Amino acid sequence: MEDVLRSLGFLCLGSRMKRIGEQLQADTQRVLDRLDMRIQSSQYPLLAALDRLGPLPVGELAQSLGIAQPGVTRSVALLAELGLVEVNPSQDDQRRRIVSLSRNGRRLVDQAKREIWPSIENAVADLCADLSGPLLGQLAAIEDRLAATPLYRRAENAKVAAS
Amino acid sequence: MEDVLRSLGFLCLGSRMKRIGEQLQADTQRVLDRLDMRIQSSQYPLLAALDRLGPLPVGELAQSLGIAQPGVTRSVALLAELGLVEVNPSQDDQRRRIVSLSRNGRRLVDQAKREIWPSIENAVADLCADLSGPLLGQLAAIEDRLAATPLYRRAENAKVAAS
DNA sequence: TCGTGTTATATATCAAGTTATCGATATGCG
DNA sequence: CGCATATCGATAACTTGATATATAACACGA
Repeated sequence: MEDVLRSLGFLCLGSRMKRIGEQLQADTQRVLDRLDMRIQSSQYPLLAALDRLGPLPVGELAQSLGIAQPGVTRSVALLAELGLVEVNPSQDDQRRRIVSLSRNGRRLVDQAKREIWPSIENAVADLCADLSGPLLGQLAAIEDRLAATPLYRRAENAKVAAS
Repeated sequence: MEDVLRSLGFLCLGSRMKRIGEQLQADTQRVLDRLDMRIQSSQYPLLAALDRLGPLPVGELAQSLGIAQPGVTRSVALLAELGLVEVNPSQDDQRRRIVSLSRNGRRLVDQAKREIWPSIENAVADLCADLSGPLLGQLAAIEDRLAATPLYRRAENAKVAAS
């Protein structure tokens, strides 16, 4: 069965990148499921942003993640519900709400940085190893490699190799 | 403001590709809006699949587009509502529902192939021109180029250049 | 100081993907 | 033939992005 998106090349590059991104996120989710936290892979960038940049108001968080503000508002509400972030009004501007990692959030991020993120990074780096040349060719190679060996298996191998 | 997804590199490649794909789709939408059809850019791959492969049952359509079957069911319902596709039960298997371009759908696809798709393809090709080297670098270049000159402007230029 | 305009966030709604599940039709074996 | 199983597509519920708009707080000029 012909892969139409692939055949159409540049014309549907947006749909194609979205499709690859979704698959990567889904595969990553399977690796992250080893942590007992019931948290979606898409929430980790927000936690990582707070880890890297420290407490931030909602708007700047959105900007640093490259997504629209309502998405951040919703994610923050979810993570606050789970007790992973805290939200405090800014002292000098009552409109701003400063988001920061809670004690549990800090613990989760530290654990992830130690135990999980390196495997994921290695797995994705392995997936993209030795890629070169035109973009469309690299994307096709990624799709083919993912189909041959899913990401979570690459993560396992990386773990074994590291141990 | 630091772009966290970019800083995280391979770790958040999925989120990042999804983000780029969404931006490309949104930009493409602006080009497509010149056609009077009120149809989202994400519907065009389905129409293009029917154009390339001819009438197909729902399941094979999903497979050729690389998305899950319920997504196709919904898109087909939408496009049928708009009168762009027709759905007929298969004669030899009552479970299969064969999707095909309607007269209007055929006309829209022909028009798009003539008037719009070439500009989009050129614009995206222009966006990705001369890219080489590692994937992450190419993605960063795409993001930078998109920020500098949005896709719809590249499509205009391509049109002018072609005329 | 009061009103006007701006900014920060929240809320509502939409889009398009996902998984899980159900009902209906085929298929195939005893 | 009849029943168990498999397959196809529809539906429901959820996720995560978007845009548009409402609300609340700030800032500034008359």
